[in-house]
Amino acid sequence: MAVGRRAEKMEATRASLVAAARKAFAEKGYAEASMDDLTAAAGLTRGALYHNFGDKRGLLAAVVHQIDAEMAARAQAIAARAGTPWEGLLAEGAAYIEMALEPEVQRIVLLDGPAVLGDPSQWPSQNACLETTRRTVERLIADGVLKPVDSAATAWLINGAALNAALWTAASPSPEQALPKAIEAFRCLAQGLLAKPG
Amino acid sequence: MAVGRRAEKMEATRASLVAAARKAFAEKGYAEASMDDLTAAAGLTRGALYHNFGDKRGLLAAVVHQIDAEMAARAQAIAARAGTPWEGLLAEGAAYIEMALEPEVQRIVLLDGPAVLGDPSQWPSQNACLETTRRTVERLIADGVLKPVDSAATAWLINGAALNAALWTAASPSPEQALPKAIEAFRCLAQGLLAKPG
DNA sequence: CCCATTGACATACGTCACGTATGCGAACAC
DNA sequence: GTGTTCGCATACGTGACGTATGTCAATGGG
Repeated sequence: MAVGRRAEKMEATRASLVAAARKAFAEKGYAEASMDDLTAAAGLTRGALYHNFGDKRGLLAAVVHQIDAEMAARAQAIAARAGTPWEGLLAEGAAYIEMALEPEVQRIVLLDGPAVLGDPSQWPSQNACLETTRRTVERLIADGVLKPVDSAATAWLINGAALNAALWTAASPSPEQALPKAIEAFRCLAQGLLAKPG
Repeated sequence: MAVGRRAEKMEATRASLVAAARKAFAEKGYAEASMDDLTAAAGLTRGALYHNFGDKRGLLAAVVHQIDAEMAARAQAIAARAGTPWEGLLAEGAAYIEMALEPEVQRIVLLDGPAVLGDPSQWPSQNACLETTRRTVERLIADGVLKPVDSAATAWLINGAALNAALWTAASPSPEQALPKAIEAFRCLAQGLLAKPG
């Protein structure tokens, strides 16, 4: 196949930089993370960074894209394991709440991401998480399980509620106690979408 | 009363700086707003700023506090005008969605605020919006209108859903068309909290 | 097998913004 | 009326980003 040693090495460089950035952004936050330190930790310099990602925002976008993809994959796997699509939606929401408890996700995707890259729905990476949820919602509407609401708006609301629930949980004095409350409140809310309450 | 010319002038200085910051942060975003430009627009220099607010974050905190108070007041007024407390809660949510459409609120309170100041629930200003919603929820639970969920978690979820609905609306190609969809989806979700669905 | 070219990356520099240290001048105390 | 406080301006140091320029290895034709 011999894709060429050049492209191959460049991929390794990109992956290495994204990994270092992910760590630095998670620990120090976007604004406080120094490009010099970050690239040095990856055994490179800023030259590589600007060559591969254009600027600091481009690097953040790459990191967010990676995390977003991982989250969507995890959520999908969890939803698929549920008995019914409706249970799948609830499980998906709960999964998002738990994932958003990880400092990495919280700091990078929920706090710095929107502030630096703007609204997630217009991220180039076209938010995989949102798409996953939207498709689930659409299917549930088609099946008559949910009221005929707008699937995009609803997916956004559900994700927003879940992620905010996680922020609240993480900020509470005892997250372990808060988590079940957050998940319960989330499940209550979600029931409002059911065509036939109960 | 003669509070003293010193304190009086200092208040004017603070108000002037907050006003200029509010404008600058809204237009350029927190990171891109220059303290030099901002203070010059207020007819002052960075000296006044650091004397009054400590650092850039302190200034943002003051701005957020001001906007938060305004939003809470508006929401309360709107909720009070509703027929029942339950309708009040829905109206409050819709009001938040509409308020969050204003670029100023969106940029400062929803994007930069959390990223720079951290989770809103632990803001020194003890988020007036959240408190307003939480009290409404608590009353509705006491009245048996809502299921006995955790009021803090629920208030947070409701606000989060509403504010995210606004972000989605604002980012959509035609916000005028999206707004009613977002509000409808929000009302659906909220019905999940009712003790007796209908 | 050799050489020209491409392109990935390093290095050095300019610019700029934040935060601090120092100084001045007006309001208060006595 | 004098000394002191303190709000605010001014000048400076530091560090970070982004760019312009250089270098060296990998490719590909002759």
